[in-house]
Amino acid sequence: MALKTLDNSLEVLKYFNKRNPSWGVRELAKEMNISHSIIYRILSTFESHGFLIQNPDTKKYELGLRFLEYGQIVKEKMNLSDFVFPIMKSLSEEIEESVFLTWLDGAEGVTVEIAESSQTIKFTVTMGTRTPLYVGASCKTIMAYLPEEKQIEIINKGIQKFTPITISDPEDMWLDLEKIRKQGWCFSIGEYSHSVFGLGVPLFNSKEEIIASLTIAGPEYRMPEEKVPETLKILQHASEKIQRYFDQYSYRYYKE
Amino acid sequence: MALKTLDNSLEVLKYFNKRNPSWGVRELAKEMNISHSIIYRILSTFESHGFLIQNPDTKKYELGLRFLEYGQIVKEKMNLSDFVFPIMKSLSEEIEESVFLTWLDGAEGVTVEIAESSQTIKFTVTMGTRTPLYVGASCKTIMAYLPEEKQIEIINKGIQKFTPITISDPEDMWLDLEKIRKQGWCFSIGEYSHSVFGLGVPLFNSKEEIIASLTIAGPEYRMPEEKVPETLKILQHASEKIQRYFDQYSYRYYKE
DNA sequence: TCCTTTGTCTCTATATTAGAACCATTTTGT
DNA sequence: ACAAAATGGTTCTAATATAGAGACAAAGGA
Repeated sequence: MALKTLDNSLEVLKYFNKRNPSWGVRELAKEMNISHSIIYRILSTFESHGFLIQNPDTKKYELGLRFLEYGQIVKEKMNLSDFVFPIMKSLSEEIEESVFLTWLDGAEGVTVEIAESSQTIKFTVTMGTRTPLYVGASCKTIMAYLPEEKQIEIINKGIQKFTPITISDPEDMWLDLEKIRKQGWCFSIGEYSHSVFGLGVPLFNSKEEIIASLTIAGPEYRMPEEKVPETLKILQHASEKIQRYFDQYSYRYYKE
Repeated sequence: MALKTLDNSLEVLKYFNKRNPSWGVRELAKEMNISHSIIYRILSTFESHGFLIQNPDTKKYELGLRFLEYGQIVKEKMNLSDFVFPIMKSLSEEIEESVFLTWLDGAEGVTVEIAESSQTIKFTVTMGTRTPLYVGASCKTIMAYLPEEKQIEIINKGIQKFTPITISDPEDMWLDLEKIRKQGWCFSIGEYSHSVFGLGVPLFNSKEEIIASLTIAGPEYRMPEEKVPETLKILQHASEKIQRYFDQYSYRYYKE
């Protein structure tokens, strides 16, 4: 970490999320336990570049339109809409559940593409959502294929329970990851979100490194154990198509 | 501008755009005429937060997935998809041209919502695109309603010609803005993009301040002068619906 | 092969930032 | 209606982080 000022500033930015979309200067300073002068300088500098915007009535700061621009650039750069999304869409229509593409980014999985089920009851996540790699089928599928030192790093960093079912014991985690690697897929229920199942398979780059996972998810009652094998087959079929696309274009995305 | 380090860093970030999506350390240092040590520190700090990502093969830096997250938050916060987009969509179907919602952000207009025409030949812009307020129907419609001191500021900052038709003479600009304000709409051809017409109307917040514009755009040949009045009527009708929505929910977005 | 260019790292003089205290408004509680 | 508390913004100087040159090994090209 070379630049402390920038480092602090980006840390401040992380406090702006879906749950807390706007912050007052002193409010955020208190939350972060930092002098309000510092926060003020950071927020106003971000504002002068359009990354934050100050509500003239409440004087609070919110995320600015600049992020729309950069978000779009990243989206276009990944170029998933043309080929990958249609595959996901038809998969979601066939199995009648939502389909997600989760990308590896540091120690988290990021939802980069979504094909929603047309069912009235469905599992929904929004684009760009970040989840620790140790929780849920979509992320554990990725984690299982990481180099061991990375896995250790993640486990040592501590596991936060999302639901009572989230695997938090390191020993259990190791067994689970090994199982996933052996069978080549991951099925889990209620780990990330209560009574939601997830079924995921891995995707690799041209160097055989894990870079993403393709996952279907929905309410638990629609996916009893015995239905998993046939669903898995369909999922794997779609996944192979995507994998071939990645290989063909020696997909320029990479891990970490 | 309080924090110089952060200020510089954000300036560096602006070099990552659609045309130049990836930069090497020394390459960018040369481009910005800055020591490569400085650039390295900035890029690597951004990387450690997921705002940039380094390609392990080329060692170059690119925009990271973190922007997907923030971009999505901003998008959801604006909440245009539910009510405003359908209006834009049906407008685009009725007139068979693309429809854009442009938001005021500092001295620029940002494209925040798009309803594309189904025609094979159509004008296309991507989400988050930024344009100076002095060029094109969508932006000039906004600029015309800004307080005079803001207008002066923009004009004094200098006008860059996008096409030979871009109005660059301050005198002409003043006359044009006054005309727009008087008639309540703006029609222009080829100012921003060659042989593309734009027809825009303004949108205000609850304090009667300009915050956005609704614009239709397409190839010049499909919009001869005599067709403007009838198209304008349809455009204004849709615009009124959106304006009522803004009023009703005392739309929490604001200018600058 | 050698020369160039790359990202990364180390060093210290120098410029920038942290943090307390202060101010003028606004908001809150009574 | 009033006082007390909280707000965003500003100023100051000691303390600290950064700029920028230079060096390095690794990689690439000629």
